[in-house]
Amino acid sequence: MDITHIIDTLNPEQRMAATSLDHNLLVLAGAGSGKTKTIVHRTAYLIITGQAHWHQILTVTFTNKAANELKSRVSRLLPNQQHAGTWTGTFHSICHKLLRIHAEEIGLPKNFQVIDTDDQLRIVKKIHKEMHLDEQQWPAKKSLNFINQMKEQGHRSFQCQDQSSAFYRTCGEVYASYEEHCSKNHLVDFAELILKTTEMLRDNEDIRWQYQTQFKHILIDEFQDTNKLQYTLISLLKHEQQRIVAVGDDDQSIYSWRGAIVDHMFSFEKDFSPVTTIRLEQNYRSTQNILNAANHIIQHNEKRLEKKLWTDSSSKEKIKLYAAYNETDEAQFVCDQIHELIRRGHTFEDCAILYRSNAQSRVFEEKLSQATIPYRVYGGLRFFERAEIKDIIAYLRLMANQQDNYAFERSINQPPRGIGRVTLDKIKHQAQLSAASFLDASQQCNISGKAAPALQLFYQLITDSIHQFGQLSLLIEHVIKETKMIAYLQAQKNHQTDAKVENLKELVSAAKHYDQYDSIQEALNEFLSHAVLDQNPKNEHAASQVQLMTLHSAKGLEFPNVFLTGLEDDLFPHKMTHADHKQIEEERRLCYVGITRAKQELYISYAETRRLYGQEMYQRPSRFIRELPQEELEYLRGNNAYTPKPKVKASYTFQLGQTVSHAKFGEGVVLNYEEDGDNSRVQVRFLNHGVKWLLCAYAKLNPV
DNA sequence: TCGAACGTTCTTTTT
DNA sequence: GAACGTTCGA
Repeated sequence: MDITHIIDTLNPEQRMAATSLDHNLLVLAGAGSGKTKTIVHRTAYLIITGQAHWHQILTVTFTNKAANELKSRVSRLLPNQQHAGTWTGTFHSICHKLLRIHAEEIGLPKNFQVIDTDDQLRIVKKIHKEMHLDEQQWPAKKSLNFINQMKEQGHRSFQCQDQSSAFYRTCGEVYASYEEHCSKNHLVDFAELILKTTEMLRDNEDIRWQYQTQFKHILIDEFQDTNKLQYTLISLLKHEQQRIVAVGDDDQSIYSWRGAIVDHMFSFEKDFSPVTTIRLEQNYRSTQNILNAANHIIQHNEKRLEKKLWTDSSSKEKIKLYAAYNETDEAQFVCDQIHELIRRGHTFEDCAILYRSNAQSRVFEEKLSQATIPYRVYGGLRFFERAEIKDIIAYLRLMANQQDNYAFERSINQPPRGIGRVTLDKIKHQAQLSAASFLDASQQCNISGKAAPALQLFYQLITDSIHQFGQLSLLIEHVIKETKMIAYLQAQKNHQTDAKVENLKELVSAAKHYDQYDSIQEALNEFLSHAVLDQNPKNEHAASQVQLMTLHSAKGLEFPNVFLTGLEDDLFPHKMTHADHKQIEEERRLCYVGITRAKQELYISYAETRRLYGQEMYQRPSRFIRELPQEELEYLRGNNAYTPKPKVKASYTFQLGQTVSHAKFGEGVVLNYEEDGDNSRVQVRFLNHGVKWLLCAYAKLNPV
């Protein structure tokens, strides 16, 4: 058996992580240190040496993208191996799989449906209404956050009811009611997938034993991102005969806001002892300049497991820093640079535009279209989150699970078919009386007028069509046709109409991946779960496109050329994080993640003014810019043609974006300048006195 | 019953 | 700016 190709390409530390079977392993893997490669090669090593079969290796990742990447790289490494039955996926998808297998044993309806955050919020809103809570004073989001946080810590509602404060008491009540709603409607939310699985393993010795012994090897990617519940889950699967490898990087911990606990990297050594710790510090991704910048910036954080990345590769291009006049100018700059990169032989997909928040993508999209640069936006409103898609999905959900009153409510009159509030109230009332689902109740009560035939057609559509079609895509086409959804969308004549109709077509073609299932019921369940758990449709057309995404979704990816945009105070670091030192550190790690995505060239930009949420903002450059090593930077402002406004005249020696101090107003940043002889004015944003125009002749500004 | 028109609010990140 | 909720008129 030849395993040289599996271990020879690894450095000593990677090799140890890939082949060591003595203890559990904690792998501290810096950015670009070959973390994925190590996991892939360990998997291949285990298989090829006969240490484990496919189904005996559990690999947990944080995104579906990462899971798919792992799967395809393993099969590339082991081209002749059948790898059916692998357990590679996100915590959520693995738990979903386990729950589907064991649903009946733990009293979960077999056809349970997974719901997303949006569906969750609808349920909570309804509960708030029932409880007569004032949405103004007590937003549903607040309760929802509470519920999800409790679940992520493993708490059920009965564990948070006898709290002293009114706030907790009410939250506990909402939580309890929420649990009831979910179980009545056979719905399971994201956190619930993991909580239920954890409880199942905790309470069922047989099942626990089965998986403890089945999973001889457990690999956990992005370990710094595990929350308490996920950590508990892994602990429950722990068994002496098995080896667990936790791979992570504390410097890339960017999800504490959703309950991730970095300290799990410390407790792992105790809880899973004996543990061997391996550090991967050699970076294979970036040039020296980029790495210097990354190391430099992350050192501003106090709390970290010291780790220093180094590289063999030499320094190349300096990091380009562009001070844009506004967000349009910034986007224009990015487009121009992309054209330049293309001219130098790069492809579009070599380029990534990263930003802090999704709202920033719009301007880039506009400019990229104008510049006829193909692009793809990740994140934002995902495919399966779009309203028209969710509308159709609601019909399918109701077909799969007739208990789902939320799906009923969404689909019953969307598109409108003349069934309004009065009818709906009747149905709800009847449902209450006979303890039936809305769908059943709709058949029990007396409906008159034009609502009656419409309701009958709706009922038939839901109950009959599933038996008429053998293939899921045909079923969905049928639903789209019967509901006249396309005509409805076209009647609205939005600028989005065409896109929405396209999306419906894409929905059908996404469903084709499930056409081979023997039973349509099963295909439907799988499809619906997939739609929620992996919001991207399986159809990926692989055209060469510039990639647009948030910094968060860029984690784990790499690109030859990276544009790190919008480095302005309040935007990045985000204003919500200013008050809290810990959160600023997390923003800094986010910045670190962004920088380390770049292999060859890194462009950093900020805008002096920015229109965001319909408002003009004047922010100073992000503190992260000041934290960069100045010797690695090349300032593009001043000798380029992007700035529509005149530059600050040399005699006053101020540059836009420069920090200056004023005798009365203190420190500020130069935002703008107007040349007008003796009346030349300079616009400065002061730290404590807002934005002011000052006459240069009198202002006596000093550079800082 | 439905959609147009208006006012309001909230702006982060993802499974 | 957009998404949401509310109100009002057809």
